[in-house]
Amino acid sequence: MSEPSSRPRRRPAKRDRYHHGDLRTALIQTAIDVVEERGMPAFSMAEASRRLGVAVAAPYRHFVDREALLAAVAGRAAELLVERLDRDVTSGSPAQRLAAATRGYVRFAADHHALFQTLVASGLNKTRHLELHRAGQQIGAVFLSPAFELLGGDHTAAAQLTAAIVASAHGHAVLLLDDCPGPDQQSVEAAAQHAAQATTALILGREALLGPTPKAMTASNP
Amino acid sequence: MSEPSSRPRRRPAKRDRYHHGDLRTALIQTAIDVVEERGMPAFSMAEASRRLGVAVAAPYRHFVDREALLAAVAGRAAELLVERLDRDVTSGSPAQRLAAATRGYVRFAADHHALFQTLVASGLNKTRHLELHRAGQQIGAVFLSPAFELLGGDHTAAAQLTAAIVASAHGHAVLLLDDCPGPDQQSVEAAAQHAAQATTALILGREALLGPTPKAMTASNP
DNA sequence: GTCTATATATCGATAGAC
DNA sequence: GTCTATCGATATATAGAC
Repeated sequence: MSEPSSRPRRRPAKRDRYHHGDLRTALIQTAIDVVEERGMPAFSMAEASRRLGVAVAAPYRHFVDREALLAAVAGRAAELLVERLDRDVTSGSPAQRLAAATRGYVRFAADHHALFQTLVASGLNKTRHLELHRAGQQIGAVFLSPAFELLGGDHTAAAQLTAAIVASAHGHAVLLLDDCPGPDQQSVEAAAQHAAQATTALILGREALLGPTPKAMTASNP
Repeated sequence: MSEPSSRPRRRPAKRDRYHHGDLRTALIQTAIDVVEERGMPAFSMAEASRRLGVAVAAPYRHFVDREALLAAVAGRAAELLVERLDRDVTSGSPAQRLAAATRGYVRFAADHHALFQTLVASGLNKTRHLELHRAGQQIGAVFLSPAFELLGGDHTAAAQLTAAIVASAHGHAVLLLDDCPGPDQQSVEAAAQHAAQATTALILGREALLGPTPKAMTASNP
């Protein structure tokens, strides 16, 4: 606070800045890094800029505000999760595929726990950024397809079973992360296995899921 | 910045400040209010002080830092949740009590969603504040007792079933809150009902939970 | 046990030059 | 498309008076 006026440049050895057009992509990746390291609430535009060596104003050319960048991160997380699930759910009986998807879900949450947190617990989703709503549906679809096959084409029952399985898988994942932010490979595998077993149990006991016991429809489903 | 020296007091009509000894309690309640209104990440010591009309330094007499106060909030949340579950799980068959506990769990999450969030997703738990670890066990105990009874005293099986049910209930609760931060009564009841049905399904299909299929122990359990 | 005052830090976001 | 510079808010936490 009183430098006369000489000394035109501040930063040392930074003559080549960031003038290529990939700042947008780089911002998303850097945001992922920051979120993975310090958690989503601690992410800031300022820190992202700092890490990339750009001015704090630069990101605002690509994202209208902090939330927009986080939404992009969540979108990327959804892509990765769906990829992962699709990879894990290639073959086997419908029940086996549902169990495999459950395992994949829990493993993804553990392997990318901050990304996962951004995807599901951003607190600022679904409404403002509909892209995330669609992402949620895509994830559900991975479970829905085998459930549909398992239940011989009953849309309603498949939707109910899917909802229960996804909720269970999600619960296992969240509790795993909540208990230990950095779970070791062994506890991850144990949790994934438990979640898969719960999925199988839900399939076995699926008749309890049918119908919220409304007035009509007393006894007609097999 | 340049008031001469007269005018000894600033704040109008605040002659009686907060000199009773309940600031600690008041802080916890105010923190709950703030968290309920704006979410846990947005909570700050400064705002709590402001709402209580005390200086920003005052809270630090009672809580070493922000995290300590939030931990107290989480502890209170756990108390409330256990009370709620105990109230909901008084009578009925073991299976009915497990379903009732599940419903209570989801309803509590919806009715006190920010408190619930503080309890389970504070991100800074379990390790630094062991009180919260105990709280988690108390919550599990509400489910464990009927499960134990249901399974005729099999500790291991009861623990496995409890874990699956709690995870499922938790997943239903979290997904409900994530989809709609302010869910209406109807969707809360629907979610609670679905969660209870999932619990029943897990009970029905509980044989799938037994044993992570280790080498030994091939076929001996009923 | 609470206050005043302050040090220190960081953030989001914008204006305007280049 | 990026930079410089900055405004305005808000935060945590401490020191020392009362």
